[in-house]
Amino acid sequence: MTDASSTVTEALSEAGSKRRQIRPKAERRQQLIDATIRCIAQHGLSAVTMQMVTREAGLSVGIANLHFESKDNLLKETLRFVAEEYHGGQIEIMEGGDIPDLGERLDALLDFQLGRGVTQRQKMSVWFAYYGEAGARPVYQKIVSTVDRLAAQKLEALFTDIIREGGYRGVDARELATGYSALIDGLHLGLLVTPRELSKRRARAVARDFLRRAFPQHVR
Amino acid sequence: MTDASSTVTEALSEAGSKRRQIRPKAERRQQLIDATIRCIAQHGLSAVTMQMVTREAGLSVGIANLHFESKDNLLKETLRFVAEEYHGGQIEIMEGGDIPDLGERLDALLDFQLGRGVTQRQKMSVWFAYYGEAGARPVYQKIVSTVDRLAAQKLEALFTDIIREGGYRGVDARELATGYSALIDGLHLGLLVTPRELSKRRARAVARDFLRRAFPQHVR
DNA sequence: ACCCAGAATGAATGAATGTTCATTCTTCGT
DNA sequence: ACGAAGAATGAACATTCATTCATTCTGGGT
Repeated sequence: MTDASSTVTEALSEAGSKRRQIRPKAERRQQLIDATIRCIAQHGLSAVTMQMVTREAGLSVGIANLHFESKDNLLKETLRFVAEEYHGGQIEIMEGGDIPDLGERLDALLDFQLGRGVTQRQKMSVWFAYYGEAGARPVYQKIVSTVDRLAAQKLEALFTDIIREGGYRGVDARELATGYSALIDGLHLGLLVTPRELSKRRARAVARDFLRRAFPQHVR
Repeated sequence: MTDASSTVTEALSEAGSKRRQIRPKAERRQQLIDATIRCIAQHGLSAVTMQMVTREAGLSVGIANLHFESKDNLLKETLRFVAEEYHGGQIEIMEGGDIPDLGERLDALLDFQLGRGVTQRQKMSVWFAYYGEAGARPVYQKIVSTVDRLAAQKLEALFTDIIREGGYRGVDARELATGYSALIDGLHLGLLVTPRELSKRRARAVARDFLRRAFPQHVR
């Protein structure tokens, strides 16, 4: 996240400074994407307007069509950003040169997927907002599938290593990876839609339970 | 579903018959809800318009505001219908006076949750379209939570019975029920967003695997 | 000190959409 | 056969929103 720079800009705009600032294209793009994420999380994808996004970003309406060609494109790029951030983070952990121990690597993955603070909730909202439209919009499907497939492969590889190391019998890495991914998605949904029923703590316990049942020697 | 009656009406309208028909309120409501479901599945929630829905239903635009007060209300009632249909079906199976054998009851539940034909895909689309907006719309959250809670209780009760019957040790019915529900939700997501990667057959295998690992004596 | 490429602005535009309601039509009870 | 209750229609209206573009402004290069 471009926290440093965006904070500066927002501080200026929130302070009521009418001073017009010229910034590089890449920075403005990120600023608009960040604003879009906040808007989707707060108002829902179907309620997001260009005026809303640009105001949230502290910029004028025209600028959105300057850096992205259209609203459609802005939404598409926002999805791409969220998808790559989430899956990229997972993949980094799973490849995990930093963490040699496989059990610990599983822990780190779980932490990444179900940890974090308020920020994560925003991302979740965005995530599922697009999922909701994906059935009708092949573009979204393609963006998600692309990163998804890579993450699935890495997870399967990690599970394969763990199965070999633990000498687990009668366990199929691919099937287990599909199940674990689905479980995490489902838990995210629960956290988003019924936060009263499902706490983050319980979600973690459930996911850990799944892993423990599959890899008893690796997960305690 | 009101298949019989709606087929009649659609046949008339599709045949180009301009003949105006007067039908009871309940029937028109259902007709509009069904049309809304098809529209959401095909175009996505954010693209649905009143004109689209009423045309799909073979009716005029004014009628939607006659039977539902507003678009918002129509969408709300559509969600309620889908939620109650889905969860109602599950609950009926889980209470299951028809099926005394607990293992078979699990099978029937799985069949219901991951079976069916094209129709199911439409319902899934609707389901997740609303999930996507739920983060920003408490009304949707409440509708879903209400039915969800009941289904969760029934599932927990079923699992408790199975655990008792099988004498399974170290298994918490509540946690397992949460996990299973999340797994099913996640698999639905996968079927919707990445149908190429996840076939219905594989989804069933994954879910069955989860149950087998928890209740080895009951699931083969 | 000056200039200009191009970044930024926001009022204006036109298209799309939810909602209304005067009017038409159907049905059913009498 | 007739009339009234109310179901159904769809043109019209008001609003909202994405997009455009003439204009203003900024900052780096000379």
